[in-house]
Amino acid sequence: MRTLIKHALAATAPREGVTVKGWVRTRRDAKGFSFLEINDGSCLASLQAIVDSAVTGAEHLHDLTTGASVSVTGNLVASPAAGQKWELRATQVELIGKADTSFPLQKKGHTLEFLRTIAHLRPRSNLFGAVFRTRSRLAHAVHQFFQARDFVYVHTPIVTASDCEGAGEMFRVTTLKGNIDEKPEADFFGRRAYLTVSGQLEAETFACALSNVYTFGPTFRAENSNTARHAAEFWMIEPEMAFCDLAGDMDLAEAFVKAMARHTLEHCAEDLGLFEKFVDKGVRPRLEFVVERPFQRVPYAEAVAILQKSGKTFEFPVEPGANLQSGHERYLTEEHFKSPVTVFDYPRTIKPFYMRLNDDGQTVTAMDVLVPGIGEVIGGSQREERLDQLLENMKFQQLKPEDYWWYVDLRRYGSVPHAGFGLGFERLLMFLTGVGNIRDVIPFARTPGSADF
RNA sequence: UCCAGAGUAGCUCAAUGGUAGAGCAGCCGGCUGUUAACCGGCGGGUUAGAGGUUCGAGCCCUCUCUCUGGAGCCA
Repeated sequence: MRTLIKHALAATAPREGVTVKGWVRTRRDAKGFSFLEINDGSCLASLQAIVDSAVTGAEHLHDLTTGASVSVTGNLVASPAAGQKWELRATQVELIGKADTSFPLQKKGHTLEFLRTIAHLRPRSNLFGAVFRTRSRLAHAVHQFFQARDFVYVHTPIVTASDCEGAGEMFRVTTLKGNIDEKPEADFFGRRAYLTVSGQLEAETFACALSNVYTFGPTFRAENSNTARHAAEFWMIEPEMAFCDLAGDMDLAEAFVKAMARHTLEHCAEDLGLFEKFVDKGVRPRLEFVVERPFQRVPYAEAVAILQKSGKTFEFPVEPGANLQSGHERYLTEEHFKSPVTVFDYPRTIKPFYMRLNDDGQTVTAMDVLVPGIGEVIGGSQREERLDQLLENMKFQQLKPEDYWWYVDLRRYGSVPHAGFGLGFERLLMFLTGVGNIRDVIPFARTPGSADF
């Protein structure tokens, strides 16, 4: 029976006949015996095994180099030396798979750039093991958060023919050869099809039936964005609530971010310690701060006024009516408020058609949650539930209602106020771990010009 | 896509226009209940690619590629 190292290290008493399997992190030879550090990814820490040169299988010690896979059976005993509580006194060692001397992961620090070039091996490093354990736990926490609130998980389609909000370039999906625009009606789906950029419109239809729903799945943007926080393929979380207004939407967004921060503090403590030590010294205080303090909420117009009065010169000047630049967003959250900030009621002209028009006729019920270090992490809105106004909005944005006939239908049959938001899972992970590049919180990053692995 | 920077040994980096080097890793040996172990020795290079200037280019110029940071777009 194999014991995960995580469980072996959590022992409360010595134990005999324990078998662990994993990968050698390092071997240190002493007179007549060797120290083997074994890691199986079940936790950050490795288990130190003491392998006497007389032990069965010790003749293979020479090949038990960094990266090799191994099975060690022995007795778990209290370690006489500092550095670890428990160690495994081996009675049997088995070399499972040798690692060539070209094994690129060394015992010493590597740059993130280099590790990206060996994305197939980087999960074996301390940092990436921690990142992907944390990613898994937070994915689970996302479901727990919504399920505990009676939200229904909806699998919205990945292939779609509707271009939601025109927000971003889409990847074309086709089985046609040659000129794919010549006869789109001859294509697999009988029309042009794309990879989804958002499940929101479909999620709205389910919210208008099951009340509270959420999606959590892959999303694709063919934008030529080359930044530390953009990927062509990423995972997005999109809750949608019927009978809900913008205030309720902001409440949910805030509760969600707080819950994820709390979950990280409580359930990813060991890995968080690594992030704190090697990635971002401020990450734990920041999470504690986020959990404890209410988010600031400020209307767009007021945010602009704050920026204008800041006395700061930004790379791009503050322009009322225009989108906030990332420099502006960072000032608000990092310097002015020093906390997450929800900016709401944006000018109609810079937001998509489905957002509900406010009574002033100038702004819409949009909201963005800005967090220190990342900028925008959530974008959401109350949706336009009034049929006439929705049609007017579409006209305003030069969209054809017939292309969205089913979406418009929701406003014909039992329309209700509803609201929701979208949140990039990787951006959330960046915020929670302090990791500064989106390519380092997703197993195999897809970015312009790069789809290795 | 725009702006800036970078590309030299497996990795991290040095090298005034004049013989390409170090640390780490690897290999060999030594020592030691070790902890990114330590000590000694050895091997390791089309200086991203192409072209140009020069007696001579890792270094200067041009183009291409890749990466990084910032911006736009956004999540």
